[in-house]
Amino acid sequence: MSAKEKEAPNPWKDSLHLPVTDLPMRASLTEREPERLKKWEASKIYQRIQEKRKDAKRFVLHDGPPFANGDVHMGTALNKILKDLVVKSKTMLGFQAPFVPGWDCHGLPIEFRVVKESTGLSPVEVRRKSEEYARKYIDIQRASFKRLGVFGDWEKPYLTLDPAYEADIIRTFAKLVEQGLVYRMKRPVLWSFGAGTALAEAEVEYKDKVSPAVYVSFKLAAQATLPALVDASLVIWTTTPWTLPANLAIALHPEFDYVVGEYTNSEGDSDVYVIAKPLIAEFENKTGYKFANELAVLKGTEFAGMEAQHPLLPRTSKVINTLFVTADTGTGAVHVAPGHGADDYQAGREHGLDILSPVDDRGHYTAEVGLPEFVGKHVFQSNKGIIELLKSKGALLAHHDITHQYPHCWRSKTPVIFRAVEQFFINVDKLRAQALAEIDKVTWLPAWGRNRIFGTVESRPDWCISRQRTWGVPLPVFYKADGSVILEASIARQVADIFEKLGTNSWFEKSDAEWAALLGLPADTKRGVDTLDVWIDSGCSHAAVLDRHPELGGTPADLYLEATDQHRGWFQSSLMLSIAARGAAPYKSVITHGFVVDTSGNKVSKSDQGTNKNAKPMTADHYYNKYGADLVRLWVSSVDYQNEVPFSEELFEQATKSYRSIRNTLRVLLGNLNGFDAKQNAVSADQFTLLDRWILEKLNVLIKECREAYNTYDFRKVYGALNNFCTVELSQLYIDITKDRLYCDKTDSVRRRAAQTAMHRITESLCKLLAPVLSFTADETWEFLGNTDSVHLEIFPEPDPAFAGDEAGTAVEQLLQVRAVIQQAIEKARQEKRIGSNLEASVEVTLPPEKFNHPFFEDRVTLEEFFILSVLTIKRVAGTEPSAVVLESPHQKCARCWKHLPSVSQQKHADLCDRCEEAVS
RNA sequence: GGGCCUGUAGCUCAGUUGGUUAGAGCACCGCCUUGAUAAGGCGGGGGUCAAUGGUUCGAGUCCAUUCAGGCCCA
Repeated sequence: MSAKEKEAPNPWKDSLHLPVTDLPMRASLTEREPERLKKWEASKIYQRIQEKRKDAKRFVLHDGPPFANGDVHMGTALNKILKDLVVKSKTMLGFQAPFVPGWDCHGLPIEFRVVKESTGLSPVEVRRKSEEYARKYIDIQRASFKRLGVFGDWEKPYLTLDPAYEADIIRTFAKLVEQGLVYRMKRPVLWSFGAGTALAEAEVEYKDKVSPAVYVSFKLAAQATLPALVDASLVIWTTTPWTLPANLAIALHPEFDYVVGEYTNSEGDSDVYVIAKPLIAEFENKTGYKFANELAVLKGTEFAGMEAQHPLLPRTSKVINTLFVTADTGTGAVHVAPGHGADDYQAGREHGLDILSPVDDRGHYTAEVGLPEFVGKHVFQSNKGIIELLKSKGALLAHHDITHQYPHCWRSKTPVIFRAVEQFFINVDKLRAQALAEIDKVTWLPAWGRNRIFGTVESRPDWCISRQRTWGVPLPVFYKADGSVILEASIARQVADIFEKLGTNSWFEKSDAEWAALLGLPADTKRGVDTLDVWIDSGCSHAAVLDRHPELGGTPADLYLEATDQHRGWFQSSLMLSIAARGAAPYKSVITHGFVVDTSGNKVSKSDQGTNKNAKPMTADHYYNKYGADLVRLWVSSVDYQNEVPFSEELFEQATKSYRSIRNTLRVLLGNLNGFDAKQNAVSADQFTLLDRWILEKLNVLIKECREAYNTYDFRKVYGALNNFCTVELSQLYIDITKDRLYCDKTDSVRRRAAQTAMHRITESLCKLLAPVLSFTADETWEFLGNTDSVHLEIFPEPDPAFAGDEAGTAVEQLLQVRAVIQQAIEKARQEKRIGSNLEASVEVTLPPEKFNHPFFEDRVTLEEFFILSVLTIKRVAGTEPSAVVLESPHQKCARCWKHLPSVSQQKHADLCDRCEEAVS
């Protein structure tokens, strides 16, 4: 009989126990998930989980607040899902793991959008619209996070615009004031003329910018004692010609050798310039001047105290020595404008220079610039004019455009400038030593995060905390009639109490006189107009959230979990403010994750969406609406989040495949459990076959691995272990092999019940282990197992000591080796069209007894089941390699179980084998 | 330019203290099955472990340099 021949429908099919389940093969996640969400919400699942764990040990992951603007981007989704994986797995490990989500509501990103939409608004209107805007996006983002299956106290999130939160910001500020950590000073800060405010380091992004690089000569003043210097000029190199009017000094490195040399150019001019020795060649290349004659070589120190004529203005610049001069680029002589750079400012302080910063809020020159034709002009538009003026004065030696990385305002996208203005600062020096000590008490994951933040804290300058914006928490200072500042902790605390009742809008709504009266200050006192840096807002969350929500148990939190850029952002601001407020770090451990990048490894960001028409959608809603939240979650669990996280729609397809395979495995397990009642039908441990014991041993390993991996936040390992268990152990082996007993044995056969007992345990365990990742699917499966309440209330399974060993495992190892040999032989026969299905084969295996010595090699029933064969014979030949010969089975096929067996045709029903005969009788 | 990190099959990842012909899943190709069926099984192709140089009897694994990418900072 040919294997290809069509056969009549199996008359015995109804007597088989084929899998039956209502769990649909197709997940239709986009339809089913919202239903489950409703169910969770209606049953208050989050609150019930907390209630159930109220006496358990607490584990607090403190949510870092995303900005309340924009949709939920894949990066944001990654962050929130990782947090949810932590919270859910800690919960199922037995902890009480509350999650209070929050939003960062103030700040430039929001105000900028509001002001862009409608100009000419009063401060009160800007704030009203900003709040409206923030609340709109809080709702949008909250809906997305909930849709992604993230559990938390969504009805009572923390918002930095809550009056109570704002009051705690001011109270924290009061603590800083009390310790003398806050001061006011005029010094250069990063200034965005596009947004009209000072910026923090964390508010700038570096982008390519074309700048005019110029070589400018400063003629040394006549007092020079050395003859060689009589007509000599120092030469500086700068990419910001507009800062030259504010030049007050030229810095040389004390140790560098400076060559006083005669140079000639193509026009026949001959001049004497002072250039650091290693940079002469570069100077020649860039300017076209040729070095003609060395007059002298002097150390930088020998120039100190000299003066050079300013090329544009009737004054001289001091020649000073500083160590920040480098020999990388330029001339070794650095243009110093203390009002326009941090190094310059520092050098200025050390050498008694003024701070000249003749630029206004919009980036236009003020009268102070001393060049009337430039007053009122924007500094970047003045570069050209300045260069021409230099040229006309004979001070311009060369000019070429260069492209370099330059800081830009993260919101207005305009290049920022350094500009000296009166600002408030936190004295970081006073906090540094303690902050560095605290860093080493924290567990950083990955471990290199410690070095990252240590370096950042070690080198960070004083923190500029004042912003010239209205959408923020007011800086609670007052000015006396004579202009002097009132900066007092007690007053700040009074303001905090008022804010708690009236909100910060009161700062803008009430007049100076009203505020003076409220606080008992002289009637002519005026309130400040600055707001606080938003990093102060979020940095106070330990005080405003951890210390205020009883269920969070106060500061410190067990864990903060954010993207790596927060080493300079929230991790740092929180650390500094917590050190100042309570003398210790606000977290016990910190995990960082990478950014979402496209498959070519480039960062994908939300702002690229507008400019790049080919960009793939990067908002989370696109993916959960198309594939479902469980798919997004599965993707998150599958990636190595400690590095950059590659992302593409193709990768999603891949996650889809792996999801289907897991879901189908669950579906077959459920189907095979049809009619099985664990209480009545479960077998005792001694009734399991070798194969059952093997899969239960494997389940034990899986449980151990997953618990361990969840415990160390290694979700990728969880994903891998579960995926592998479903595809290899279950699908390829256990389920495939046990089909015969499950389908064909009589209902109550011990072997059949044994398989079902094992499968029941497996399915329960899988649901629990999968629950943090596939929160929807695991819960759905859990219901089909007959449970009435959610799997999310459960705890992870424990390994069963009865299956702790690997006795069955070592035995099955040998079987698998033989299986590979048999399958290759069968496959060969199949390719030669001698047989079709495995059951048509009659297999003779030759094995060396010394290598395959396990007793079950004498047990043909076990072997035939394991290899899914009708007939197997074993030949023992010492010293051979295992081999297999495949022939077409000489026996008839049982119409019910499809095995080709000698017992067929010898039964009451001629088309059945003996086992099937028994099963149907 | 500096600091930190990363680089194993088309893709996502394993590769224990350096030790046989470098593994898994997905994708791909071929076959089987139609009793997990918009599923399942079997077999197969595919990698100079980023590159170069070194240490070693032996290197994906240790060292150095280079290249590419990321984050942070100039």
